[in-house]
Amino acid sequence: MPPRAGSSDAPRSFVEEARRAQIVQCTIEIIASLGYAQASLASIAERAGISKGVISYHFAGKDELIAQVYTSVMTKVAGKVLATVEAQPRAAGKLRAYIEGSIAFIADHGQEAVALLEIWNGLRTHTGQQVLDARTYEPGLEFLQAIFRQGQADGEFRRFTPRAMAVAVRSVIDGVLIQRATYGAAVDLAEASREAVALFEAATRATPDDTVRSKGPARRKRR
Amino acid sequence: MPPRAGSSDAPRSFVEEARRAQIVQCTIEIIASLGYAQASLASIAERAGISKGVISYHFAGKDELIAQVYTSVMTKVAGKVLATVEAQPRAAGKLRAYIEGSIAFIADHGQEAVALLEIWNGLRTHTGQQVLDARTYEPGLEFLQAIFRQGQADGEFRRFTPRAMAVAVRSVIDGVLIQRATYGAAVDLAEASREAVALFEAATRATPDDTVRSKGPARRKRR
Amino acid sequence: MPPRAGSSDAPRSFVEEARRAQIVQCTIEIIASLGYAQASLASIAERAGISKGVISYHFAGKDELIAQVYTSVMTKVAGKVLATVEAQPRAAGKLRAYIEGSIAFIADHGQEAVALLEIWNGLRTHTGQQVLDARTYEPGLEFLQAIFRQGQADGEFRRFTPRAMAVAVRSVIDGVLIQRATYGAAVDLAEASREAVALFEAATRATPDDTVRSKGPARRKRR
Amino acid sequence: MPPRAGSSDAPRSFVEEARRAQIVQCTIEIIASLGYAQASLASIAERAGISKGVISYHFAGKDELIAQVYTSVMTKVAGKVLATVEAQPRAAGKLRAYIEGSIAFIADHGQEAVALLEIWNGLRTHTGQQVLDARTYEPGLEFLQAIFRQGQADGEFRRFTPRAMAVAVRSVIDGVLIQRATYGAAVDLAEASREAVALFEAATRATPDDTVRSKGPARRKRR
DNA sequence: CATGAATGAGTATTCATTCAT
DNA sequence: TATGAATGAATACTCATTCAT
Repeated sequence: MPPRAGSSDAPRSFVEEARRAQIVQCTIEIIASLGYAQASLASIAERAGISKGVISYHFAGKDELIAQVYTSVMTKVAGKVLATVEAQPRAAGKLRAYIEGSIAFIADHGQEAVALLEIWNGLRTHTGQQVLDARTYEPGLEFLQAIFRQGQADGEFRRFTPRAMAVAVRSVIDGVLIQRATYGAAVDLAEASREAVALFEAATRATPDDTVRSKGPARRKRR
Repeated sequence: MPPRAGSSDAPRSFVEEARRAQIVQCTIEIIASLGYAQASLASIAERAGISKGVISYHFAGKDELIAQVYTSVMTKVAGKVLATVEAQPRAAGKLRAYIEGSIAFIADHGQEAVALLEIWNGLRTHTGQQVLDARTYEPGLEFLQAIFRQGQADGEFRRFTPRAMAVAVRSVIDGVLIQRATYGAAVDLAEASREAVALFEAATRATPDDTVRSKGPARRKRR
Repeated sequence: MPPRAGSSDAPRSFVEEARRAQIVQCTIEIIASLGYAQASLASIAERAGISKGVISYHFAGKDELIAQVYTSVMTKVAGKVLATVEAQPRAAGKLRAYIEGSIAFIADHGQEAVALLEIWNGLRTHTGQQVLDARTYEPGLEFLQAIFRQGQADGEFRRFTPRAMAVAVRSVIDGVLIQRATYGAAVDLAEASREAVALFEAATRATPDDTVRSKGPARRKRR
Repeated sequence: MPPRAGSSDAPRSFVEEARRAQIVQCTIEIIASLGYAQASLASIAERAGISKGVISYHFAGKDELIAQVYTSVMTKVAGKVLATVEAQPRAAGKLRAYIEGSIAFIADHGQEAVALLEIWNGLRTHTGQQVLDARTYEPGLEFLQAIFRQGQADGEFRRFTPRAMAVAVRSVIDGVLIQRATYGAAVDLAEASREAVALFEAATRATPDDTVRSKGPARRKRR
């Protein structure tokens, strides 16, 4: 009787897919405006103009709904960011594109971004969480680490631990998002983007020492 | 009769102070292990091996308890960090001391640090919160901004927006904390500390241009 | 989603209306038998054979439930009493109809009457009550005062303060109700009604002095 | 160990009696100002400047405390009223003295009077109440009934059911008290007293018929 | 597919009472 | 005697979930 108990093989009908999308969208709005803790199924249903039962009908439970929201937003942000990053040939360009793209996403899709952060914070220590847990963060970090390893191999970047820098980049972007969530439009995201880019360019740029070590003589660089 | 109805001037007895401290400690442990949302009075009482009523007896309500936890940890972290920061004469030294001190606190008092972060995240969207709200973050940021303004005035730091850099520093430290909370002892905090220090030294260090601009005739800009 | 969040315009379904009526009825019974203070949602739910949540589902809160009980009973008693009162052309007849009607209501709907009194008593000192407060008594008093003013203008009634007499009438009726609530069927309400009517007829009847003052010569009245 | 478990034979010491009196007085004040339902042991102890335990030490429980308050106030009111009533030789005078004395008590000892009313209302349907119940009202009614029987025997009063009239007198006095409790000093108690006296004089006064019936030939009844 | 209704475990808080000191 | 501390049951209310229609 429950139509979608997680792992069904039958494809979803068009209407069903539409309902799910609508519910996911309303969930994003509710989470962004009220916070994760206040996002009850009742408030989501009310905003969607449907009854609570509908949500239970289309999702196995609140956990699946939240996971779906998470996946949905992550897919969207990946679509926005990854392409422009990959378009850059060099690591420094990729890093810049990643930061600018991420903050642009915050600017253009504030609700989705805030919802993502709320979910991640709200679920981090949720005991016995199976659908979503802290490790969900990993793919994003791995993507950044790859950029850093490339840049270090190419001599563009100085010596640093790729993972530590990856964590730092993500943290700074999340910090910008928190500022935006807290203070709203008063936060100048264009400035935040420029500053973050400058910060990490300075932080990653190869020094003469790095150049020497990695390439050979290389005298008189940037004299 | 609840002994502390908000504004009493009578000093607390030794026993009462001990109970309060015990409850605060258990609250920290519960928040650190289960998360802010799951930290119910019932779970705290259970961990403390007391009845729920005891908490209500010693604290005016959950709000006061949480505020007490927050104040308690903040006082502790300030005691650890501020002194060493102020001992540094120059801005660069202060920044290094701030980062090292903060990560050292994470290493030495992981639970307290995680609890602090959880409270802050949990309260961010908690509507109608009076004891504690998002602006509580501000003093910490202001402290960092003062360091950056000093460093820029002295020509130690390059040109950047002090607030943006302050948010970045705090975010990176919080990021290290989240890594620690997620992966436990597997995270090498000593390395994280070194990397963060190096990151922000590189990110803030004055370039020749800055030096020129702030000190000398400023000929031949970025030739 | 609670179906009635205070101000909805949608009409209530038949089933919902029935449930609400059932809960209101059980609340009346509980209040009448145990008293206002003991009328907890738990006891009401138990008597109704439902879970506590059902009450919360159909009513915004205990306040709304109590207000509904109050309104419901007040409407009923007004329907029984007011029509017969208005049917009387003269003030003396109205007063008699009011007293007889009120005590007849006690006889026929003892539980409702007791519940009304309990609510009124229970709410009198209930601080910060918004849905219902002590002034709710006023309309009933005003209604009686109007009768007395009419009777005095027509010379049917002697000189007295209308408000004081109104308070007295209500008090005596409430006193009869309390006797009934305390001693049950042992109280002869028919006798109580006759006695109350006789009491207030004697207490309000115009004396020769009043007649003289209000009309002029008026000799030989009821000689 | 509990010093006064209701039925101890040892006399109370002076200090103990003083403590009890103090607690009783504070209870009266709290009940009068906050209402019976809000009169918790905590609030009473706070007002008395003692700890909750003291109350439990001196009284077997809250029930005994309330009963003590009741008895205490009843004794006081009886002392004020009964003497002046008994001083009157004729029934009409006694009735007048009773009403005037009772309302004077309300005027002079508003708190005690309100507390009495609150207790009586609050306890009326208190399940399994042993220390105090509705029958406590009886002695007061019996006292009034005796006056009415005397007055009827003497031909001062008309024919009516003594009990009904007794209930009416008590109800009207309680009504005045409720007005006072609700509207405070805005209620003119002197006027209320005059009106109540006039009301019951008119309501009880023997008519010619009564006189005839009880004394003379009784011709021409209500022609 | 959708709904309204119902459930039951969960939340913080209050309070009379007990008891060791 | 008196106190502060602790208890445990009770309070109203919330919410994810289930289910018959």
